[in-house]
Amino acid sequence: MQSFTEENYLKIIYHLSQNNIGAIQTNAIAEKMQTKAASVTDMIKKLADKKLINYKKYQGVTLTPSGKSAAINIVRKHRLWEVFLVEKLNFKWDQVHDIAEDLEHIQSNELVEKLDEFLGFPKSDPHGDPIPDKNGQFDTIPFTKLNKLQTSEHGLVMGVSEHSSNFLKHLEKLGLTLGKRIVITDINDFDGSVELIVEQKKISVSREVAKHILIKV
Amino acid sequence: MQSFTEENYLKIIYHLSQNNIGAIQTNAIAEKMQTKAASVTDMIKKLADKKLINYKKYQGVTLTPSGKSAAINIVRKHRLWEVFLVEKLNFKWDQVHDIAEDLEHIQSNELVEKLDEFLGFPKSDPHGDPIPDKNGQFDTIPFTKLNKLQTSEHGLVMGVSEHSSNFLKHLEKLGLTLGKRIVITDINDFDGSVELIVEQKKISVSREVAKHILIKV
DNA sequence: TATTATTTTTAGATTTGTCTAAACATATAG
DNA sequence: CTATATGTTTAGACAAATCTAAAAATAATA
Repeated sequence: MQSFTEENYLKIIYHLSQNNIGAIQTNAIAEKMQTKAASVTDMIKKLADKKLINYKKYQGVTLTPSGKSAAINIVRKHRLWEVFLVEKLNFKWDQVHDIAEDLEHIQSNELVEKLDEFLGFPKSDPHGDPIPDKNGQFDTIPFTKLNKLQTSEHGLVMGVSEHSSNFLKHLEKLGLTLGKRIVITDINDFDGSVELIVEQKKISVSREVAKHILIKV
Repeated sequence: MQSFTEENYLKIIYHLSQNNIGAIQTNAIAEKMQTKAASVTDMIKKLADKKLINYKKYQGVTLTPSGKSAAINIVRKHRLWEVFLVEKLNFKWDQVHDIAEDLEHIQSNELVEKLDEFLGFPKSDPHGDPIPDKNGQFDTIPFTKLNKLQTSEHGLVMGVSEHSSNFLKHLEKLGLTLGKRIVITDINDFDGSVELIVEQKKISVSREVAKHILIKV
């Protein structure tokens, strides 16, 4: 069993591995953990001793199979709790991330399995992220980021890759929520902002925002 | 905001204060916390610095108003989560204590209020303990301990004052669960064990067990 | 390739909660 | 009202997770 902090490191290394190929650098972890590189080096050594990550000095880290499976389990719990908070307790999708950050560390396999059952074995969380099953399996549908679409292409909003309350409230205001159908009407050459139509409404989305919106074409 | 450990100390001091009059002794806390008296002294000083307890060397501790209110809030969360686990996730009443020990430390007032609402504002938990409302108010119905009843008295099983899995499984086996009507048929002079009838079945309960069963006469 | 610049690691200190062993205070008994 | 037993506190140490500052390794650049 890992400590609260060890679990957070594993989770962050896992997420970084999803978006980057190769070993994960100390500084990248430090930034996500909001801590200093020296602290990361200390923790990295500890996780390597426990065979949860592969580590060679100055070469960054990768998860071992057992580290990956521990990380996926945390992600599973996080996403199941988010579903609970939104579906059962009526939280908004922009309010659940921080609470789930705490709930994900509750240790009880039986709790997770019963929660999963209670929620009807959901396949994705309120932000469109897939929920691993009890064996850590889940399918990654290869979504396209909104900023990669061309003019006149259309698709469905399937997820977001940024979970901050500010970002999600912004999408809410724009009407860009999960399941919505969109059509690209124009792309601004100068700043990369995207003009599109959602529910008969013409809106504009900055490139920075578009990067975090996942579309099924 | 208190740390995980500080919260556990407050909770234990609160529970001890319910069953004992006057100040709570260092050793009593040490026993419940499964730690050493020296560690308790250290923590006591810290809680006193934060004005959560009143402390005079060698004289034991009492909760201050803010310490008591913090403790009651933890108890509230613990009991609400127990209701959730039993009513919604189908846990047995003997399986929920340890999981609720973790869940009670999740920090979010909004979560607690929404959970309370989701559960329909329950007044008591699966062991018959009263659930404080959001202002810390709750009524303590003065139950009688089973070992204090006389032969031929009857009553209803309303709660238990011991939450270990072993104890609760034992009651389950005897059919002595919440709401059951009982009649005392005999009290053994020698060992204080109690003979009684539940649901037409004649059973015997040791004095030690009887002490932890709360009856409404 | 030699020289910066960047990144990572080490060394040593700090904080939180714990411990053991010894000192001190209070309670109990003769 | 001493002597002993019990309970509590202090002193000093330790492990976990963090930090700053300095050293070492790697990468980038002239």
